[in-house]
Amino acid sequence: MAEQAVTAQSEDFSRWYNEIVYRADLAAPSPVRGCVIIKPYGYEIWEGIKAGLDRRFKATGHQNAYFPLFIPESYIRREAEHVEGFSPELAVVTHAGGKELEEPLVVRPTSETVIGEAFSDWIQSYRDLPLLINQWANVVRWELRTRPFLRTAEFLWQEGHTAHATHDEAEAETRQMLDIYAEFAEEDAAIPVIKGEKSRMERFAGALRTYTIEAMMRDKRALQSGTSHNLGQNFAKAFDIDYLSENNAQEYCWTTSWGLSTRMVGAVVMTHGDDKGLRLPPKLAPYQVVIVPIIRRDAQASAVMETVERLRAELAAAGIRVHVDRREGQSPGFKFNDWEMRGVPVRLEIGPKDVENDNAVLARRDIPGRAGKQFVPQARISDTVRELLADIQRSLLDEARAFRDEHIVDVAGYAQLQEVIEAGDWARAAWAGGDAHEQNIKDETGATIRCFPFEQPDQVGNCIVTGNSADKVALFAKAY
RNA sequence: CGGGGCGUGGCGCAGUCCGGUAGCGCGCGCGGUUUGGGUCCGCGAGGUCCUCGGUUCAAAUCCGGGCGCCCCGACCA
Repeated sequence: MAEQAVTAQSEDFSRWYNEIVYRADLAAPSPVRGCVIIKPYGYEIWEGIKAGLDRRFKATGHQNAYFPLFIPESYIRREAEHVEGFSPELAVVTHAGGKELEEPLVVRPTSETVIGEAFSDWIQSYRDLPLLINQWANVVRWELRTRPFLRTAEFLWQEGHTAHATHDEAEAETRQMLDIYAEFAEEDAAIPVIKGEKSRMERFAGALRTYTIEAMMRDKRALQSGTSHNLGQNFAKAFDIDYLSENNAQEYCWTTSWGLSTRMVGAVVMTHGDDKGLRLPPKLAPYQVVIVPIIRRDAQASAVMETVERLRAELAAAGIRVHVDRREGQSPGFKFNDWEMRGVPVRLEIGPKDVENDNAVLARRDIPGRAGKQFVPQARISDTVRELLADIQRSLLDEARAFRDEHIVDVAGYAQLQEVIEAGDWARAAWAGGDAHEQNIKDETGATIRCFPFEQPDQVGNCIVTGNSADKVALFAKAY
């Protein structure tokens, strides 16, 4: 048996990641540095993410719209912190139509500015509020070091932009959207996340407060998987987003923005994947079930295929995404390994013996080897599969949560934090330090404050660097 | 931007030191064989050897210029 599997995760995680992204057909290299081609199998995962989020956005009163890819350069400059945060990574169009443009156009790194400009026109009175808009779009940030899905020069995402009459309403919106991200991550992607607030240093350029969901990958590094910003009145003031209140007074709006990107595809890969490849959560898997026919040329091939087709139709009718692997050149063993690498949650084998006995072999991807294999009756196959899929969805989340919780350590002092970070774990520590302290920790350990979790202990204790009494704990980790 | 490396069929590489027929594995096509955990055999298609110039009877190979990419250090969904 020629073992031509991917590099083991345990051996070299980042190599494993790169290999699996290409081998599982999620993406392909692109001619442009820092960009990737998202292939159909990877794109379908993204479509699953889109569907899960879009449904939740609509359910909370948001509408989709689309704003231009190009932003006049002057817009970007209007919000002081925003320019500073984004200028190093902007791609700028200076020529078009064979001529130099009068004003260069920035390829959007995010759309607060153009959308803010539009909002200032759309909003006249308090009756126009709240304004709840989302767009699905591509954005460009000229990053130096890129990795497929995790950080690419161009990526796909959704960015929500809303305007409200009061700070509290904007804050409620910001938190609501973070909750939606967390719910989506756990329920659909089976990724447990920690909700919290970003430190001043990690805050979005131009925001009052930034909230985040942080997830732990299988190499124990943190991945910021979605963010929600309360922009205060910063953009409202820069773009004149104001309204006439009930008292006939001109007031600035309070705005928010929130985004989740194709990085989530990377999160799915790195949260659930194992040495054999991907393990996709059933709710996002392009194929939830793959049927592998076991056919002997000389024997009852047609009987096997008849059974396969009957079961396929039954599963499809039950709303299960099912695919029959009809490839003729490959042996069943090859197909088993191939689909395992590609993370299909359930494999259904049908061979001559199964036709004879009216049963089928079901193998679940999350439990490798014989332990995950069972003989089941063909009768009521869709119920059996549906239950199995639900169980896989649940156990992937449970497994990921147990793994994460095992690797978060409460630390009492800086020395212990260093040890914990050195070991690759996350450290939870009382914090009352400033930017300089935070920067220092980053320089010395490589870890950053991922967030101040919403969930705080009853007793916080003294800050691990200043020794002063602290009112909150922070979560430290090395991050992507 | 600083340090290291690499450009040779679709992918991964050898060949370069020592100039002389462009090769291997995977993949791809065809035929057969096999199929319940990565079958095997045969035949075949596919390459301006990154680029421009120089040396030479002769350059993937030697010399010079350019371009591109990858890896490691400061920013980021």
